[in-house]
Amino acid sequence: MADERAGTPRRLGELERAVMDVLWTRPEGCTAQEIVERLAARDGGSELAATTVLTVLDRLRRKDFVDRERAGRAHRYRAVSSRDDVVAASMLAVLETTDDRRSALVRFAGAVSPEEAALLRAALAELEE
Amino acid sequence: MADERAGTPRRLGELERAVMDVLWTRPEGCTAQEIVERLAARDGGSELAATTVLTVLDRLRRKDFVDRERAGRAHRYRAVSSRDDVVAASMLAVLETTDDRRSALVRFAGAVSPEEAALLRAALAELEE
DNA sequence: GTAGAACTTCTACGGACCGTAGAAACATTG
DNA sequence: CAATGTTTCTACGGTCCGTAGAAGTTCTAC
Repeated sequence: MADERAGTPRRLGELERAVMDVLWTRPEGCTAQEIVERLAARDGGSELAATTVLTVLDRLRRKDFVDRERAGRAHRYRAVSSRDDVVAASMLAVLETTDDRRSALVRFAGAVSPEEAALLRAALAELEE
Repeated sequence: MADERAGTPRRLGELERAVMDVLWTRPEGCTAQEIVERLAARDGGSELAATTVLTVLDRLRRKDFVDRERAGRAHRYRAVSSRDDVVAASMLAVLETTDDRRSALVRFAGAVSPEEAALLRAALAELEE
């Protein structure tokens, strides 16, 4: 399949993901306005309406990808988890859609690039200590 | 528009996945009618309309998860890829959503169970030969 | 402390995807 | 050819997402 909608980690749409990408590069968090600007920079100048970004931020909050705190009259929005955590959790969720994890992992190991295989080996080796 | 899955492996809904689960347990393939029966067995007797299953099969064909061939007046439907391949491809697709694969893989390695870690090590070791 | 600006919440629309299935078309088999 | 099993067409309602206006809230500057 491609991911599991039932139950587990919510999926991100395209704009939601773009917003997360901004937040993931600023651990201090940032305001909605800053996100608008960064997104505009990213895709060539045209700005989204601020309310659009706020709607998305609100949805991301409901999905527990984002939280926030007051900062002046605005809020400072922060990613709850790092991108790595989200990616790893998502990979794990996919893995758990099969009951034969062994086969799936074998395929996965065979499917990653040699560089990635090396990275995985290193990561697994470190765990072993 | 809401669909970054453009490009990436198509997703499966809940019924779509249930149908694939049936097909994945029968490599010979099976007819729509057999799927109806198996699904009914699975969730306690109530049968879906045959057309429902056929609609789903058609969508799965469009998504290249399924193909078929004539068999009498019906068709025999088969999964194009094994579940393992689909799961592995999906995990890979998730991995590719980040540009820092190293970190993501480190997290992933740390997130899988010890047994799974061992399986992964073994699989990677075999590749090395 | 009040007006105006900045920010947020509410509400909403349209499109995509999915579960669901009737109606109509089609293929087999007798 | 006719009856029956199978498939395609069409469609509806629900959910999710991108998008954003309108209305409400909260600061800041006077």
